[in-house]
Amino acid sequence: MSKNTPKAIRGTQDIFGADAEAFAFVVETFERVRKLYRFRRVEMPVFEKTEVFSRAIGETTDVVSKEMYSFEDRGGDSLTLRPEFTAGIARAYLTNGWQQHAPLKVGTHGPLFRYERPQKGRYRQFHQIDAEIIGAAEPQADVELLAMADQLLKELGIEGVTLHLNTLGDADSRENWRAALVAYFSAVKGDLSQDSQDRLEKNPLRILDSKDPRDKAFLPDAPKIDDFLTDGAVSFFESVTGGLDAAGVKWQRAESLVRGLDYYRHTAFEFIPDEGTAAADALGAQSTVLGGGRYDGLMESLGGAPTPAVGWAAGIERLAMLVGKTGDSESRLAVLPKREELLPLAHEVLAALRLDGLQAEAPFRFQNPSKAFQKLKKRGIPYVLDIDPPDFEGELGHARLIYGEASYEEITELAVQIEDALERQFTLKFMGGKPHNSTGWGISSRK
RNA sequence: GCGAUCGUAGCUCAGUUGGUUAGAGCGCCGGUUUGUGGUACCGGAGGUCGGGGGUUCGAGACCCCUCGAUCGCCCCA
Repeated sequence: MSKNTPKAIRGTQDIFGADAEAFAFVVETFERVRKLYRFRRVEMPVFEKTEVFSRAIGETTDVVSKEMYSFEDRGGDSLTLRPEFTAGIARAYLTNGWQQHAPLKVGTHGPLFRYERPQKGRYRQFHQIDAEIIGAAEPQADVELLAMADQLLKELGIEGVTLHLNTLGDADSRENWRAALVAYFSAVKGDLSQDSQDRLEKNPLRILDSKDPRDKAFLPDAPKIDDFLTDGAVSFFESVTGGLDAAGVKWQRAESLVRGLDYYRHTAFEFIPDEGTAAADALGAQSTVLGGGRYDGLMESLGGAPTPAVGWAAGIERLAMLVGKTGDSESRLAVLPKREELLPLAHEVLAALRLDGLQAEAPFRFQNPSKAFQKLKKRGIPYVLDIDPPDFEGELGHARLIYGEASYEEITELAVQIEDALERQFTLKFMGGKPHNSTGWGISSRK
């Protein structure tokens, strides 16, 4: 690489080959499941006014205070590359009058940007799939959203990942619990880790899932959310868990699971790989693969009417790491000219095959047939249609199907398809007999 | 933002205690061989050692700075 070639920006990825296939597989599967659950597709801007995020997510959160890509545009407005989907969707809901569609179920996917230290499963430009239900206060909405997430993971073939579920209660429950946690941890502040002493100010709930042994000692006796839930919050959570059981979605209670962003209420959840599994290994420290919850308080922070909503987002890269090798996609069939002068005919044949819906490819220039063939085999392309010189005067050429270990049925089916395709463009000779007996065709003239 | 490890051809790596024109395998290109053929052989292109500075008669190898990667912390998807 030349010294003056610009390098990629830190934390960005150029996804190619098998990784790109896995990425596409995640997106395609999400699109399919999304339609199954009748979530409507939305496309959102990649940047918004900075206040959309600072007001919705919370000024004190790490995301807003130190991870946003914010800049001033030429008009002097402060804009920010979206660090998440929900705030932008909430803004769109309010500015476009989408209230008329409530309850509105939407899904989208695309890039997000966060200025963080890159790590396994963590990038500065990363990609998420996202699903939201806006304008539904019913616990059944939470259930449907989670059932969708659960089905998505199953259809992706991801195993060893469990739904960790918690409730943060309604605004009152959450506030009282938070106050109790602050009081509890303040009493032992000096014995906490430095991180947790900071969290005491900014985000006391987060102390609950600290990994520091100094903090862990105090966790078992910390105030539990269950003791602060109002009757309404309790029955809401019971409806959610009951609905999940009825829907066959496996879950486990995670009392210390909280969300980092301020706008969450009631249901909070994460799908996390079980310890010791291949999935946990693949993800390293970035273990949450899909997370979300109910954010009834968000619309008000953007100046809208109180609007209940639930949603989740999942990291496409993280999911892609779990779906295993999907393999790079290769052609099944290649057309190979045996001599340089047959290259044009090979491309005519190729065009005929494609017009008939067959996936195929041919080299752009002539190459030693033996080496060209080797290359195709190495790439795992199973079928080659050789274009040979004509057997008789006046013919254009001769096409022969070369195959490896394929089954009789497979060869026959492909041979018939090729024959059909060629017959539309060319007059063929030696067509008699069954395909498996005569996998070659004399190409006598164009039609 | 903090810590640890690492950075040599397209890829995976080797380069003795610093010493002549920086190596291998794979890949790539050309040729021969073979001619339902992933074979074998011959030849070739391609690195100045992430970048900058320093120590030295002399540095890919030592020191400093910087950029990047990886893995943790933090945060989160």
